[in-house]
Amino acid sequence: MLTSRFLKSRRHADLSDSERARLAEAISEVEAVAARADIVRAHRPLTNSTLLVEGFVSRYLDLPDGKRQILAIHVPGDFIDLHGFLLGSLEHNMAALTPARLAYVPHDRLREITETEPHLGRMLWMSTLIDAAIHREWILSLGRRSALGRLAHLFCELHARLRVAGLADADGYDLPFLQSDLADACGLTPVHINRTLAQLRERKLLDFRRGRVAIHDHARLRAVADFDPIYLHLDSSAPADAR
Amino acid sequence: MLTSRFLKSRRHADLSDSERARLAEAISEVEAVAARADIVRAHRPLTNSTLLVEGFVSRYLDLPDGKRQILAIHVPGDFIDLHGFLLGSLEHNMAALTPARLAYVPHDRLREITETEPHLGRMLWMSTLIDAAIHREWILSLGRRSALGRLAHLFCELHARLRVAGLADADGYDLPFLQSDLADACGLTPVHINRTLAQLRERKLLDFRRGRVAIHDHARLRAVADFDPIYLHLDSSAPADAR
DNA sequence: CGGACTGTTGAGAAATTTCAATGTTGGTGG
DNA sequence: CCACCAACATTGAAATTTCTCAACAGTCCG
Repeated sequence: MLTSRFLKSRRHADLSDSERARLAEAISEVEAVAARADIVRAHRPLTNSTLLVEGFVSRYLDLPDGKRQILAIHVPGDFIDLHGFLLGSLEHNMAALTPARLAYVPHDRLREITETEPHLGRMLWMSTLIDAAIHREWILSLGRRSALGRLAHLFCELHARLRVAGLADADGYDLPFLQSDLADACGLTPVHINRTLAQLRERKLLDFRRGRVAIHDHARLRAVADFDPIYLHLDSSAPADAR
Repeated sequence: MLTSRFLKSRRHADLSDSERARLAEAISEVEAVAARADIVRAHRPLTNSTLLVEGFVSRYLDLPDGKRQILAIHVPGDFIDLHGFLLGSLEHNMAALTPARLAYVPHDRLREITETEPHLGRMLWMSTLIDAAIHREWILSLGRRSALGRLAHLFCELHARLRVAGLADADGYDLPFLQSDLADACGLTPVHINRTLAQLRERKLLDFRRGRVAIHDHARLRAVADFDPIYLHLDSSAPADAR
């Protein structure tokens, strides 16, 4: 089912099969988009929200001088623009980082759900709260962690999230990003990301190469990243190395 | 009424008087706390959510090496830990930056509201979505703006938010913070904040002194900050210079 | 095989931090 | 009312991190 990854293995998020089905029924359309395709432009009125079924999607904003900052990275199972449901539009852009498959849920149906299924409605709310918790962890990273810490933290976060989605194993995961994507996520330049990746490699912590993250020393990587996945609100059914 | 500032002048947030009253009735207790007092500690189970009535509150996180990052600053009218309602606890701390007055709403009552008042429930959700939008703007600031831009942006944001709360006029506002608080919010050192404040003063944009922000050139300040308040989702009833 | 991206490396520049000293201010007790 | 103290703010100089610019190497794809 298209919704089977949504809020999977999250603490306090016990979605019943019938609720999952209810959500799946609310999907009006499924679409494949190409890598780098725009999904949502800032400030445009929205009438659908989007569930990410496959691929990676970023939220980003550009500054007048051309600098780009990625605000969030979404993985399969994320309900990526639930924020637009109540806000009516987003104040940032969303684009596919890789080829992706999207499922659309009309806002009307979401409203219906919030009126007739309070628990499911709260779970939708909850998924936006987890997004916010991730935002806060990024604020900490960008504000106070070194380049090495930021990058290591990002790799740890994606590992934990992809593990829950069944898209990573203990050794690593596929991540078909450019170094410049990592730079835009970490608030650094591509050149410096390149040097920092080299450092991770030298220290035998992690190797990022041709779209694949190979984790060599999970424990030390976590230590360098100061990574504690508690903010992802995973529950005890998530793989142990994601927690 | 204690709830009169909640979601005031926000786009798509038409709270009726009776809804405001319903929320006010849900308040179990009002408490005054001293400056620097802890309000919520990370990972402790929560049974109340908190509405900030008066004063400033920060969300923050400390790193093992002692560095602190402020994740968000709350102003009167903000429902500050609604996030804890569904998540059960917060993954960060909250503390008063100044003396503050807090109104507590038990989670039971919030649950009741989401079950019996879908629209009010959505508005609570919405207030957490605006928090998330502010988080994203901070991510952009920390990732891509210079020290001067970050600080200017923070002052602009607080101006707009306090203006809506009726706590700022066109010339400035009271902000009884230390330079080290600004440093923790901007991801910079207190020393550099000090030099950056001097720059804002020299350029005749803004003067921060003894807990008061005096805005000298609103238009140029906004330009330096690259500030566009659209992410705050203010509506047309907000003062024009806040929008 | 030729481009067009993408990744890698080096050297110098810029922004920010660190360390350390010196001013200022506001409050307190005498 | 003054002297003093503690906390906070300011300044300078050197160190560090990250950026910028520029060249060059790899890789993928038609």
